[in-house]
Amino acid sequence: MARVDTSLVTHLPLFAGVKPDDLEEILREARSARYPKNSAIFEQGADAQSFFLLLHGHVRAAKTTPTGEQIVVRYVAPGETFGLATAIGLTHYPATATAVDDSVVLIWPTAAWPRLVERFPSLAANTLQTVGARLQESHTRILEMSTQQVEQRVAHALLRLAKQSGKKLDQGIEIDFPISRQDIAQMTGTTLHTVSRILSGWESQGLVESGRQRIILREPHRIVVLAERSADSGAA
Amino acid sequence: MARVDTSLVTHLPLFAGVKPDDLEEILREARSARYPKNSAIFEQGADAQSFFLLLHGHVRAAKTTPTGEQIVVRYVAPGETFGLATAIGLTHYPATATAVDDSVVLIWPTAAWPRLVERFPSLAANTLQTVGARLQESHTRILEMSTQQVEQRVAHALLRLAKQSGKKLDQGIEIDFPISRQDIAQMTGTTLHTVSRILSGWESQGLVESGRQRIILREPHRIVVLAERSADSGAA
DNA sequence: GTTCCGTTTTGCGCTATCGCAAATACCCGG
DNA sequence: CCGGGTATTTGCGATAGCGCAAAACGGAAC
Repeated sequence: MARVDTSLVTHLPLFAGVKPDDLEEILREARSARYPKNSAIFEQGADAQSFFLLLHGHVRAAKTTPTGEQIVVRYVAPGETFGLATAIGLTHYPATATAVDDSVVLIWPTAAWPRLVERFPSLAANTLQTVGARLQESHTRILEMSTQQVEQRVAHALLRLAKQSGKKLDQGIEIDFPISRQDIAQMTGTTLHTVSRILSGWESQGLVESGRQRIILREPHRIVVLAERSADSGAA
Repeated sequence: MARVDTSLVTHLPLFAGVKPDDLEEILREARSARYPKNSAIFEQGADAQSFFLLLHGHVRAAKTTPTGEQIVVRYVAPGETFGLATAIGLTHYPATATAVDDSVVLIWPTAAWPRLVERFPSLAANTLQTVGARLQESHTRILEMSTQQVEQRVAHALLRLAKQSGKKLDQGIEIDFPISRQDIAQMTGTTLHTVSRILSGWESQGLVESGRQRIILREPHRIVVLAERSADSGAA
């Protein structure tokens, strides 16, 4: 069992209002594990035996239809929880979680949740806030899918990724984990082909620089403009 | 201040695990109010001064874009909470709530929430579950919008409404509150025109019977089939 | 009973985006 | 350094569904 330094996690919103001693007690119930790039953490439909806190790396949560199509529910960044099925009353995972980069997570057994929540009620309150935030994001996404064209949705998606997991470079902001056209398509409700066409267009205008599973926003500000424009032409 | 009979609300999931005496204490902090059909309960962006529990009637929660387009976030049925902005850490309402029928609600001041949660931790846990359930629904909706055609999405939407607020009739299931083509369009990410065409088609096949703000599912089972079919023709 | 207003229906052209297919480019492992 | 496999790009035809417009309809108020 790996030891976890409390100083790494005290400042997370999840543990707001939890006293250091209590935090140590909470962490004692967790173990940590490493998942190499592209490995599965859990599968949609599987028994929810654990819940997770991501320490390093990046995790993709995706939902699959009976016919095999996928959407990306979200990307998990370090410091965020995932696999909270049990907290929201599910016995099985509603999505599949995959490490998109070498990742390190803390793992609590599902059985620990009720006990922890009872002893530390602020855990429930804090989790309620983060789940609420995710709900807002979902609604925003639905709004976008209902009212905007694909190009704007892609712009929004990239800006959100940049905000969440962007690495500042001299030349712009790089999205700090491997992400394919297909992934972006699955975040925005379109096809990889359309995403590819859009990015090609942007690249030729100098808005982005991109390659295999790699995207740098060169002119974030102009992308914001694209994301907000309601609908009109744009070619030079 | 209206008195509220605890027996009306004890069985709600929100109050699971709350003792009768405690429940009375919780209800003492609430007042009740009546909203006539088509009246506003709160507006998107307004200061979140209260949170609500619907006792009778039906409430529509809708989100508006800067450019004025709307989507329906959800319909609230009796027994459900809404306007929980404060619980999820928001200071302003993220959507607009409107009574679509004469409605009666319980209203707590926002300031009561932290106090109640502290005294009755199961409130937070219970709310976490319902918010979690809504998050799942949102994800399902995103999945549908990403992978299904409009006709299937409309079918799903009607089936969900029927399940949540359907009134069983001899001739089928009637959606138990006034709902327009436009509303359905805003639930499914399409236009009222397309919804109208789809319902007309279904009506001529005897699947539904509908009129002004009124829909009866005559053959729910066949609509389920429609909702699930991945993609092919259907005309006789 | 009549009038007025919001809802629904329907026609028709347009286009954003998909779907399929094929060619290229890039990265990793050996 | 080379080969194989995956990711990306791009062309082109097909089409679901939008957008606009106008007509028909249904209810409610007076």
